[in-house]
Amino acid sequence: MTASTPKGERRRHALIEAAAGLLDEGGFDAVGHRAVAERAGLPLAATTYYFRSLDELVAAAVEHHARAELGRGWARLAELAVQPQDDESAVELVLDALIGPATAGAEQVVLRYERFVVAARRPWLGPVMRELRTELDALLMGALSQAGHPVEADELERLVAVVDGAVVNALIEAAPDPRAAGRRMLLRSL
Amino acid sequence: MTASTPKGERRRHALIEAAAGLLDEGGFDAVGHRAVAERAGLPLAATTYYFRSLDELVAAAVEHHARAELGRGWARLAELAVQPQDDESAVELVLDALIGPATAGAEQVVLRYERFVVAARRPWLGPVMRELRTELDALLMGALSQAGHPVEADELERLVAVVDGAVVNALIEAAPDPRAAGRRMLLRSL
DNA sequence: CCTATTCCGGTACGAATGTACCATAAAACA
DNA sequence: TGTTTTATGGTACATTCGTACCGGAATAGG
Repeated sequence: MTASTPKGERRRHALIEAAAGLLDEGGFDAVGHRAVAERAGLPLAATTYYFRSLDELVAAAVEHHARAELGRGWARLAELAVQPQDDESAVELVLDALIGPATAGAEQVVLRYERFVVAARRPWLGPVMRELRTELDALLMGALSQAGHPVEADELERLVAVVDGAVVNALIEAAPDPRAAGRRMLLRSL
Repeated sequence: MTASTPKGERRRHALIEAAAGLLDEGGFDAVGHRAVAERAGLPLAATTYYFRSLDELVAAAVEHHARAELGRGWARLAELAVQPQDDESAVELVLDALIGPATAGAEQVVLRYERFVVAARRPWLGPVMRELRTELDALLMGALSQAGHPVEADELERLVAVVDGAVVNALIEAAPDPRAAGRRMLLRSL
């Protein structure tokens, strides 16, 4: 199950990365034993050797995927050390953190909300999801502070809700532009 | 494909109702040919006879399920002809319309958001989803008017976003109470 | 009443899935 | 070096799935 040797740990990690990639590109349904193994360049049996079940692999992939995105969020924040202190910039930073940068694919936006839905039905994803939300909140507070618009926890919760609601509702548009929807609603709520 | 005889129409409708029930109880993944047929008390082949594909059946089920819920919403509104004119009542009416009455199961709440996610990946669900949203908006405006708190379209959009965001974020709680989350955020935003 | 079209339903096929098995290879330890 | 875990990977199994097939029943049109 959990690898002990360095090589084993490398293989295990390769599987998680492959699964995270599939998750990012095709959602939860795209993560299967065979697809993960092929993407990682490993035999099928490796997936069952390092993970008790597919659920365990998926959980690891969710965590890895989210943490990687969090890392990129902090990195972007560090790059923009000198940040314009207006609301428009704050809005963009919040959108970047919540649904990814404007350059990211549409799948990533969908995935954020698929995670909530899936976690609601598979309780064992709850702990990792709550932990990730805590870290995301920290990133958001950092971003807002850096843009000269610091907020309390309550206010942050409200802003997150506004963006998530606007974005999720925008997903069914004929020509979806969830980022624009989130931006518009956020600017109205600041 | 589409039934012509009265009996055929009845069977076709039975399939849609069965599919809608499965959708309500287990989400999109629960809707399969065999499950629908068994629930409707019809042979497996009936599902492929009346529907070109499973996607077509699912789309019909989504529409039926949502319209039934809309109907119940209007009915509840009609029953409460004399409605207390305070904000608390308005909030409860909005919650009833958006995520179903307090007595409804948790699955129905999850389903509302799963529909957005699924529609984002399956474009042919877009038209019906947008149509249903228009009707839901009408119900919401009616409810708010009846509670003595009429709103413009823009304001309604904001309120819907606030509730949806709060609810979807509440889905990952250890002891989820999405209705309470929506209520709290909505009261703060009125 | 006869024929032609529609309806019906049991069955089967091919693909994909998660997971178990097991013989071999490598490595850890004695 | 010998032995005992651990790692590896090819293969197979049991299910489940969407959908196609096709003989027979029902019904409609003449």
